[in-house]
Amino acid sequence: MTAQRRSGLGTNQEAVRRHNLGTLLRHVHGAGQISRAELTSLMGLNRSTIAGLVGELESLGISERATPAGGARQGAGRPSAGVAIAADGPCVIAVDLGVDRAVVARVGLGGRVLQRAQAPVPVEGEAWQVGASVAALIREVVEDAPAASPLVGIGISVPGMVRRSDGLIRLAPNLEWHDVSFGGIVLAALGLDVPVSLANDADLGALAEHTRGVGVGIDDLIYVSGNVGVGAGVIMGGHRLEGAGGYAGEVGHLRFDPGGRPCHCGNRGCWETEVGGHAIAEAIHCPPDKVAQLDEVLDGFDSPSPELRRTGTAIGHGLASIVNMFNPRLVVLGGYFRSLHQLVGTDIEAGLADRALPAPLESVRLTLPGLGSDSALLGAAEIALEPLFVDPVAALGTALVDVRARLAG
Amino acid sequence: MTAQRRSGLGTNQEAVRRHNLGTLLRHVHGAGQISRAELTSLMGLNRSTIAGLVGELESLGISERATPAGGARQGAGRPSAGVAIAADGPCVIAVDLGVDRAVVARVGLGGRVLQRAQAPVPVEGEAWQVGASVAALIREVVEDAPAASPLVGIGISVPGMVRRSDGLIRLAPNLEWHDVSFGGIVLAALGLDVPVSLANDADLGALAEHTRGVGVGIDDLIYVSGNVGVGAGVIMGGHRLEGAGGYAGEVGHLRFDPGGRPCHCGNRGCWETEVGGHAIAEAIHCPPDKVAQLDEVLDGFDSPSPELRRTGTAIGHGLASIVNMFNPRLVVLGGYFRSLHQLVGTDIEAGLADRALPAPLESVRLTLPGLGSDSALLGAAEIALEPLFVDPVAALGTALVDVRARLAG
DNA sequence: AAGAATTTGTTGTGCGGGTGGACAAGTACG
DNA sequence: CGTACTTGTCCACCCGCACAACAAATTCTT
Repeated sequence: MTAQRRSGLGTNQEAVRRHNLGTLLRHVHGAGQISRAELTSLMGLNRSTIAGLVGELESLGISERATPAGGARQGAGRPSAGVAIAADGPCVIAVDLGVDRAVVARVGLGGRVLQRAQAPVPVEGEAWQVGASVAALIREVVEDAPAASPLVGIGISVPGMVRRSDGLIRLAPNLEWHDVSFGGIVLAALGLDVPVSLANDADLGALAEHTRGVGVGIDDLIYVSGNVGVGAGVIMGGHRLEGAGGYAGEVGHLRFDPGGRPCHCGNRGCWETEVGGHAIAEAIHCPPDKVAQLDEVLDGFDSPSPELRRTGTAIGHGLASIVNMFNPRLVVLGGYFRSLHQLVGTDIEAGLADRALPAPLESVRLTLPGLGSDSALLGAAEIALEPLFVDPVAALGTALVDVRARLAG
Repeated sequence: MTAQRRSGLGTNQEAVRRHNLGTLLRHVHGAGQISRAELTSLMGLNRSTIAGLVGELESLGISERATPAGGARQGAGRPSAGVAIAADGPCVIAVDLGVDRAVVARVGLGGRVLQRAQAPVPVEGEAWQVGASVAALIREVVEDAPAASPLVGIGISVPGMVRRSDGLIRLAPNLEWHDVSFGGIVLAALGLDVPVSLANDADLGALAEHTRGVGVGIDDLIYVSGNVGVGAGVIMGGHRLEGAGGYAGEVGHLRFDPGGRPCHCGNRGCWETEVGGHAIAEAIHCPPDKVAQLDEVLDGFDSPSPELRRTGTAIGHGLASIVNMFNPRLVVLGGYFRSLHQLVGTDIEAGLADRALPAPLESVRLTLPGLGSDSALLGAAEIALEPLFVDPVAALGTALVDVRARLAG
């Protein structure tokens, strides 16, 4: 489902062209708009080569020539023509499946959200019910799409463990799903056949923050998502850390206190039992049925209770283990941790500083997501767009044209 | 010091040649000897291209033509000429710096140990003293090297945290070193100037086991090194996990029991306090001054005590956190854990199975190192050889010829 | 305000490197 | 001993990037 890193293969000239075209598109995607001159220096290729690549991208209908950015011009010389994303260029569908609601968006290159819709998801809903309501949202979002704009794929963010080989949802504890092939369900409900990619929400949060959030240019970062469950997405050396099956980053079940409370995983004292949604709800005396809207409740607070401060310290202590293990440059606090950071940020920082080793500690920084609560959604768009950067021509070949008409039938 | 992964750069044809030549050499290195036909199918390039690359490698003096492997021949057809490593081809110096002894070897491509020497290291020795004795071992090991064989570099395995940007030893607790530039010390003692790479011993263990040990072909593995301190080397997606500063994998200071014993890092109940060398020594009533030779003591046991079995369980419990975090396909037990696995392997496995999540657990396997106690040494050779696989021509350009004569002066 | 300086787009040519076909070489099988 | 099969070698070829020269567009200078 995701792009494989090549191993041991040789490079022929066809692969060179593919790689250069994809890399150029990745730069356009990352910057939104970029000049040919910048591309030349970024990619280390000749002006004429860039011109050729840009021309091919235009003839594919992906980009279009833009007037030079009139803004900050520096120095003399002919202004460089910009490469902009075509208005009816390729797009993807991004789905952020939450415990209580689903958000669906049509997203173009550059991470632009073109349309957006959301709906509550039935609590304890069967997978096919959720699939149907997601499909309805997708139809809604595709409504106004230009016919020329090809749909490259669908990306889905899942609050659970996703097998990377085939995108099967192995376990989504808070949806109570086991071994659900949600990609297939959605495709069946749509009556379409396009590439579908699924991944864990924290993994996608990390990816999005790395591509266009606070983590741009930072190659070693961790996105910690504090929701009903606690998970992490890890980017190391600029690449997603997936693990053998795709389950890497399950930090919620780090051993935290062997004498602690029982965890739904069967052990005692997992980190999640101390800092997960239910623990936080308890700390602020919030009724258990409102755990899914915990962030709203938390945002209503203006000063933290001692219990909440203890939770903050526990978050910091857990982060210390994570920082020691991964040595990231950046830790992004997503989910409820976003609200908690406003309240007990100093306790989190103190807990981390107290327990992390000096060397990894000195280079790490804690921040809030740059994309707010859209991290996972935009990450879903990223994995769906990924084939375009690996091989633009091939990805457009498998893309679907005139999706709206196809979905109407 | 290590090869950077390229990011966002374009590929020109010069880079293609570099990459293909390096990749071909990597295959030769991995297999020791390999036929041109195998290279053709492995690299997906044309016969003629492979022939050209092999020819270049031969003219560089790296490889030489070998008669077809007379062994298992299958099917008809002309036997494919082999590509073998040249007798006086490039080599590196590998250094495995331990707490109580240093092992030095001259290693050629294919991981062949050509010469080898070792000596005890003074306890609480100053860095310059250790550097001098390592330099003496290097001179010894280079003694019989053929004059034509160029020295590509020196790789050093360090029992501590090494900053990846410059190879500075930030902290080697059991050598009591802080911020030691050991690479510079050794070079100064030798009076040479060659590329030196340093890395953590567990990281190098992982690398070596991945390249030529039990982890060949397994792209997600962890080498856990139980020595006086406990550390891990992580390979994910076929690449070393380094982290921002190079300190990734410090699993010894995972929070294990908040009510546990104080750790030298300043916290309580780190995993290392339960399963580190000192804890094991205590469990088997071994005098503290023999901790460095703990493996010999352990190998003398034939049945485990209840204390030791509890240690085994604690190892398993800690591994569970690691498995949950990284989702490796393989966990290699190095250092004292190697001996312990013989004694309390079932307890380790049980502890792991008890605490790990089902999904990551089902695909993971525990094993002993395939390279015995040479993992770190061969890993040191690997990082020193690495430049050859990135750009053989450039690496040979900076290599040192006739080292023996230069060291004699 | 006009020319110089600077940077970029465009075009044509050249070169490096992988491809593919033809043929020779070497082995297994009948 | 001849056939089938695979591989090595040589050749012409194609593709893609680099380079140089020129035109275009803007800023800086006088």
